[in-house]
Amino acid sequence: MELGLSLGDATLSKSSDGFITTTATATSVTTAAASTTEGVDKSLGFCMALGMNPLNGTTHQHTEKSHDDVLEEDDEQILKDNQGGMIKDATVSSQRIFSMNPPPVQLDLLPSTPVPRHTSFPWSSDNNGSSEGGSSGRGLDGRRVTTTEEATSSFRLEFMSYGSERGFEIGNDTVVVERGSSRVISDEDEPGASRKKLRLSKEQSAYLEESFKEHSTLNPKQKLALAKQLNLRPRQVEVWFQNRRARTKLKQTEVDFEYLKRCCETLTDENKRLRKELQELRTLKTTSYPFYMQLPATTLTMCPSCERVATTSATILPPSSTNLTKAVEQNSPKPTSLIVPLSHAPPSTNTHHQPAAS
DNA sequence: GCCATATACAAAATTACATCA
DNA sequence: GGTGATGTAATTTTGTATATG
Repeated sequence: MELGLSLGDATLSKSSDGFITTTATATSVTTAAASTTEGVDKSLGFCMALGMNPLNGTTHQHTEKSHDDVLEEDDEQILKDNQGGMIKDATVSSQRIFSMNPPPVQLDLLPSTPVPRHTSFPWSSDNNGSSEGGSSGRGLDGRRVTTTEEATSSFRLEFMSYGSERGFEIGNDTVVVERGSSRVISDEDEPGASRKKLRLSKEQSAYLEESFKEHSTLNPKQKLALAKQLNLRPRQVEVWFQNRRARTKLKQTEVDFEYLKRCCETLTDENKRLRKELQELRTLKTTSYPFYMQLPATTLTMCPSCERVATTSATILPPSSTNLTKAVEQNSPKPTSLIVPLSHAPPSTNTHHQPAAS
């Protein structure tokens, strides 16, 4: 059985039994019970769409490109801003009121622990100029969630600690902020450490998650804004989004695999059932009408003009190669034609009857 | 218009580190 | 405290699209 699988953008919803069904634009996946057999009614196969969550936008949203030099300048500017103005930014952003859009997501890949929901991002409603994917009008929709004082405090504390330290790469001096603390490690402190790994704080991760729900990809402006907002380097934001997309795809692949597995199991069961049914029919035929097996099979046809039944004899095929058998063997639930052995059928090839003279 | 080159970006694969049981 | 499994930040490789000369 061949399976064509396409993981394109799709607007998906879950059916009641948990299967993913397509509702719109997905590049459909045709499995192919239907396509393996010529002449088999294709409507009897099944189609499904296995789509990546579009996440409210297109996969490629790069509306602008910026040169490396520009990025470098922006990075430096962000570093300056981070060092100086992050406390204010963080405080303000954490106190924003965010709204939630119902995400068209078939997979909830968000952390299981509740996090403050933010949907107002630097590129979002408050500065809509670069907003993409229809984020306008998202500000107040009645489902807004006010961040808790605890979250606000934690957020502010996090940024205060970040902001009070120079926790970023400046020239060759790379400094790393450890998770949940304001401790700073620099390359000069540990010359042997080529790659220290930063663990993002919960707040940072939550914010990135929310922004990912807005845009699964970032244009340079959004990246810079997010980096500034979270006191991260733009490169870190970029990497996070890359990894996040990879995780989403991996999870989706797992879901797709399970779905296809179930489909395969269903088809296998159906195949078994049909084979058994065929065997029973053969047995019945052999025991009841053994004589028929000696005669050529005949196809019944109805003459449209005279409405008389005509017969077309055919060489009887071995059981394993009859159309019915073929259909069953190829998982087709419907044979293309049925050859019926008729004992009384004359060996005629006449398919049309002249009207009786009288 | 066609071609070569440079640039930017994303996906995929991989590495390496941090955390946890 | 040592260890393997796991999650994930970061890096490398590769392919594609676009701009430019």
